Amino acid sequence: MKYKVLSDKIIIEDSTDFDIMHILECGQVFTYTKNGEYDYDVYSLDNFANVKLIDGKYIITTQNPKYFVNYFDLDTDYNAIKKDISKNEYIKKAVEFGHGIRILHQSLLEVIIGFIISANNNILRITKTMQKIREFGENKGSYYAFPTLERLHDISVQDFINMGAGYRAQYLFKVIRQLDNVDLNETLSWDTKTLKSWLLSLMGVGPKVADCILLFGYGRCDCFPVDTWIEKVYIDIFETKQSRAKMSIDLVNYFGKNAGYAQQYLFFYRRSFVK
DNA sequence: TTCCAGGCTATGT
DNA sequence: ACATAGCATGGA
Repeated sequence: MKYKVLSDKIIIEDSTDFDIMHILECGQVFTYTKNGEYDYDVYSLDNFANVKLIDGKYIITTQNPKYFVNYFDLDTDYNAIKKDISKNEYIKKAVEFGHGIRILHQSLLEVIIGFIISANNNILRITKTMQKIREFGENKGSYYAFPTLERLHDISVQDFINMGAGYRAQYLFKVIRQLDNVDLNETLSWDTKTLKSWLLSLMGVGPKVADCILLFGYGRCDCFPVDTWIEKVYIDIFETKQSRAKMSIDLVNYFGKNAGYAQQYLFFYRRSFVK
């Protein structure tokens, strides 16, 4: 995709494969705030960007443009991916509907924390809880950095409850301490199978959350998280219901190495049916 | 009031 | 290896 990088901004002129509403509201990320129509603040670790659509062009304003070129996955060819996953009419409609989706390159720590909170929860409250956790991080002036692992240790179970984490508060408290035993940078090179079994050993991480961490935190695009919405998609396509484990395997086999991208288009599409 | 939200842990068979 | 109760919380 074509874009320009300046010292304090990125400019995207062709926005057919970039729609900030699609990108942020398709359920992959919980660390943003909406200021208005096509005007969002985005947070990632200690970085911040404002994304605004002006006269058909996206202006991404940030102190660290290089970071957000990678974050927004601007160098990946989504046209090729869309062709690859277009296996039937259903997914074609989903791709058309969410044409501006891109899978973000998020920070692993935020993905792990965010998706533990996501279990049996709704996106609005997940986002609110993540915002409150962020306020424990370093004050960068106009915003807060996400807390480092060290700082996360200062948050009590009661604090997490007060942030609306509910019964997941104790999971967060325990996971933060489990993460002391590994170097997250080292896990980046692990194969997917090894990673998944390690992730499943973390408190509050089951098969679905593990798949989300693999897809959104590690960029393992041959993973297919199955939640309540994807269950509906599976029934729509295959006209039968299976265990979530089998549905995930079937969907990876069906969509192939880019199944994770298909998952995002399908999730965003199916969720739009209601409301 | 009941159901549901990007499910998981614990505890049974 | 699979089935199910219980779980915090707020909006529909």
